[in-house]
Amino acid sequence: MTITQNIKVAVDAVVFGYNSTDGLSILLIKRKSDTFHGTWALPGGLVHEGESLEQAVTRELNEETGVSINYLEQLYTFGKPERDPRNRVVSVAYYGLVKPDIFKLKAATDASDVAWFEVKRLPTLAFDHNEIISEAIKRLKGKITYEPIGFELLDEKFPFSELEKLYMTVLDRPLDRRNFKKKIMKFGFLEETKEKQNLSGAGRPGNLFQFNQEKYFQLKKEGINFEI
Amino acid sequence: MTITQNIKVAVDAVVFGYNSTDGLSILLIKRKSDTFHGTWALPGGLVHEGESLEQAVTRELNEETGVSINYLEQLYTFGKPERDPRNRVVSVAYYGLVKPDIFKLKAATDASDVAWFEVKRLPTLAFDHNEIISEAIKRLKGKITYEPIGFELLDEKFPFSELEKLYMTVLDRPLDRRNFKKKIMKFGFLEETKEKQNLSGAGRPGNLFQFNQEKYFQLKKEGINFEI
DNA sequence: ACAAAAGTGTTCGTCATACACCCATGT
DNA sequence: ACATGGGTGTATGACGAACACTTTTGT
Repeated sequence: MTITQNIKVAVDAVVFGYNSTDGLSILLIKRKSDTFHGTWALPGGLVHEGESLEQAVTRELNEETGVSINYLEQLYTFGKPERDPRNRVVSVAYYGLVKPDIFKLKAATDASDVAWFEVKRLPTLAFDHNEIISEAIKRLKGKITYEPIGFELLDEKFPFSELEKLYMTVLDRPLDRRNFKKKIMKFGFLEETKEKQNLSGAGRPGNLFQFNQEKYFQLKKEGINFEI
Repeated sequence: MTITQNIKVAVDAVVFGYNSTDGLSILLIKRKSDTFHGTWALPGGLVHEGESLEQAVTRELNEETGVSINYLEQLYTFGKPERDPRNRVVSVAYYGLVKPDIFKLKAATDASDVAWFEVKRLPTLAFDHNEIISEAIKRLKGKITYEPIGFELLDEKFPFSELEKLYMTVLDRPLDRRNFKKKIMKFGFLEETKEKQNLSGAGRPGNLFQFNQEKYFQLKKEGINFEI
């Protein structure tokens, strides 16, 4: 008995961007095809025959949003039979992080069909995309506490308070400034530069810090264990 | 432009069993079809049109091994274009845990096409199944340290030393008996029964313990955080 | 009596937590 | 001068790590 299976394979991407004024945001597109026409949805689409899943995600992101991703990781595969009303589609979801300069596309491209939405103010999305996003947020929260991926959402160099605010935003709880700094600096992969933040409004400008990835890999090999 | 995609969707299962003499083992089947004929492989197969991914896994496990699973969780989706030499197959891998009484099928069914292999002594498998297994082991190691899923590999009631040995086997490092017990008991979801282990050879028989799942859920809701 | 496994408490060091004042800059 | 955010140290408590002897059973 040969089973003729007719299931489509798609990928979807939950792309996170961050800045300290808008908090954590997600990249969405407005659908043009019949099903869920005009509804906001995650960027994504069917996988092509010859490409890997990762290639499919980056291609779709490029085609649909023009955004190039910085950190990408597989999230979960969603496969309920009825998740797509047209026909059976199994979707492999990924989540990704982009740096602030890419996130700034916020107002740039004509925002009629691609836009960033703050995590706190998401619209109702097509398919099961709201569910996918809530899984992605859960995963990001977890991951950020035991792998230093927070840096992937910040500029090369950033004032320490940015990192702190990022963690508080993502984890959605207050963190003591001094204890947080002590903990992070103790690991040894965050370097203090001699540059200062160029002043934005009031307050004392902070020193800029940068993440040393090589040092982190080295420390990780030696058996560091990062945890917030 | 319509894309006519012809990718198959399969599921594969890494089923773990445990006992203190053989350690951690995985359930494998010997392939009967042409490709990789006679090679050991993970149980699994194509997803049917109307069923969910989880249903597909449990169905395949039932058909191919007769084993009914106790704890099941999605692991990762493997989708490299060349991972199946025949045609493109994207496989959603799951991992599962079974209780010792099911694990005992070891010698039971005529072991010519279904068998348990100790994790330390795995053969070379079909497709990318060795890779899938090594991901599963990595995941199990991680998961067992922050969720009490170890109990899913033990009988309802077990002597404390079994739990201890299980953790040492999975984590592949020694654990101090007293510290481990203190830590586990402090959580409050492990109950000491008044029964004693029925003697197996020499040594003082230990008391039997049982995991109280309801209590665990309750504690989890209150914000416990389990960690070894 | 001996071998094998179970049971049990204390000490020490490290790390998490809580907490408040001064400094540099813009307005 | 004042408002805003940056920078920093100490004291206390909790928890993880290290560690050895006694008890119960089978042989």
